[in-house]
Amino acid sequence: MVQEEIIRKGPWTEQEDVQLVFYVKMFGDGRWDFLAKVSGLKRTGKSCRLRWVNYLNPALKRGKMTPQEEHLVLQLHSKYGNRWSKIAGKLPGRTDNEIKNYWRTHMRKQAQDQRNKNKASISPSSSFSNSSSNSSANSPTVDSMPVNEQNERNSNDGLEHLQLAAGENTVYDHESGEKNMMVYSIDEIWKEVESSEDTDQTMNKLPVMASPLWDYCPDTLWMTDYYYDNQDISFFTG
DNA sequence: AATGATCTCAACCGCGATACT
DNA sequence: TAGTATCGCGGTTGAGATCAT
Repeated sequence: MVQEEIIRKGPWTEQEDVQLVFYVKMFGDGRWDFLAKVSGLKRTGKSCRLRWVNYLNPALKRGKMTPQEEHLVLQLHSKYGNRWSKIAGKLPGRTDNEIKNYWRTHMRKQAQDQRNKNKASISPSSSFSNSSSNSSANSPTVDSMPVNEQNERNSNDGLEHLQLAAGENTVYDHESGEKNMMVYSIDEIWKEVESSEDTDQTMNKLPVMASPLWDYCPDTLWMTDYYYDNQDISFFTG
């Protein structure tokens, strides 16, 4: 292809965020390539998806991992290895990227410390790769630890156990379709959005976008002055 | 206060899987 | 069935923030 569109990279601007949120609201969070095109954003669909999934999605929980979540991550990593999306699926409001980052910084260090401790107390001659002992949860190896298939087999009760560890109603299982979330579910949010759209929030009336979706994330872009003050909303109305 | 080291996290890349034509 | 487009995942990078000296 000779025609070379200028694809923007790097950090997203507030305007881009607003734009993306709006178009996701309009068309749903799928068909990212389509969204990228119709929105006029000079981003790839992939980039749009990432931005939404990791940052803009109102269902995201922000802030530090709780000790329960931390524990759960540790447990799940010992079970699933680096299958971050799978792990994220058990932690509502957390993204695979977030968990991955978190693991790399906190847990890996922790795991390393744990190993050092073990080394100190156990004879160093024992093979480090021999992790078939039950210690996997306590001393996960550094990145790329293979999935512990044995754990997998014993895992039926494992999940329940982990759910308890994470605290009540904070874990749901995609596979079983079970949802017990403390956070706003995305369905609820979209329901709210839809109902507000049913009234008369059309593209032409965009400045009244202050639906519960926006209220839900008061600390993010939708409450910024930019949104209300900036008159350049031509991208909304065409 | 200046500077270097370390940490954090948003974003990109490559690749495999899946859907569509 | 083959080719192409799109999506989603895991790994990696790099800029900014924070901490230690």
